[in-house]
Amino acid sequence: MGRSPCCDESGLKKGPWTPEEDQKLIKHIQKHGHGSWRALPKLAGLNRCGKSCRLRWTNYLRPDIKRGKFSPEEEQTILNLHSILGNKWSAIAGHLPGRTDNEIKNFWNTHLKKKLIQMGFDPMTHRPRTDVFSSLPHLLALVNLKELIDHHSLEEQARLQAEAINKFQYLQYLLQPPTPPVSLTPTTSNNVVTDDVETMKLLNAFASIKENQMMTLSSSPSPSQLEATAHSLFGNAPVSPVHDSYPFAHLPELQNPCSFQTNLSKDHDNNNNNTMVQASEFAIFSQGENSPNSPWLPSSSTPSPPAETSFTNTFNGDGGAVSSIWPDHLLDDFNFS
DNA sequence: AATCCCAACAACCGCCATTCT
DNA sequence: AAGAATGGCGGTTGTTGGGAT
Repeated sequence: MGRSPCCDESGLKKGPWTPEEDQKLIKHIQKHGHGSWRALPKLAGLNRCGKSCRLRWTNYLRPDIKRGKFSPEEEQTILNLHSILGNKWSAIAGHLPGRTDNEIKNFWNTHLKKKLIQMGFDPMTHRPRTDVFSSLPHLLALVNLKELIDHHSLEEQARLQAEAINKFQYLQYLLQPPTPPVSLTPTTSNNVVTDDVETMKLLNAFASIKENQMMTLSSSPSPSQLEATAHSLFGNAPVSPVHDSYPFAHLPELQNPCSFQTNLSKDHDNNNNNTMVQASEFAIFSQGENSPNSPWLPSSSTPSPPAETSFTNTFNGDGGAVSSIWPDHLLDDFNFS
């Protein structure tokens, strides 16, 4: 089953359509319908391939096409549908009478995508950008530093570090929404279910890393060390739930994170008179039919830390945990396990 | 006035699924 | 059943026009 040869035929015109060509196409279709697109150009007296005619008709000449600026309502609809459907332009177009998939795709790429980025949202996940996974190689490097220094030559250290970072980049790739290459099925507990052997190996490695890290950090780092680590991992970005400024935070899909569970716990930091809040037991899950597009939906009970809050983090083998340091006076309203 | 840059969008390309023979 | 034809889809490129320098 080969590719359609229609556009490879030589001598056929390409590029922008002239008004004369448009008129020929319109008149022919009004009179005879389009029938077979392959046969149409000859019948209509056009030196174009059938595919080019079809695209011109469906994207531009069709009488029911609505042109002009997208209304705020249409913009909202596109944002909402994209957060659920992803780049399914034809499916999105099905909900916007008179708009074509091509038009919506162009509008997304030239307007909406930039708008979301400027507002600090990932245009693919529709979540605030935290870059947690992009920080993992750095985290791994920190975790393994002590062991490497203790047991290996400089050359060996470099080789092992590179190998470890490659593994994490692969893990990052595997877990990247919205089109993960492996099936991570939704869970209701803190287990990760996957058929992919390589993924399981990496997740097990993840678990052991967490243990190592806890040992590394058990000597109670100073606030300045903590802050430096947090800054290196997260910059100034808050790890927050659905943000108030998100343009479609009202979506029911984002209000009902069915596969996400969070336990809150806290530890007092006597050195800094702050409290470390840990949100743990969140599960890795895919965007199955009943799941929204974004895999890191928080529980509605997860408090959103103030923007100026600094972060450290821990990960466990069940998917992870995020800790943040809060001033005590902001914690009165929350329940902890 | 000429040139450059960039945003917008029309059109093309390649792949895939479905239908036809 | 198998291969070819066709239509549909999403990603990408090319063209154009307007603003900045």
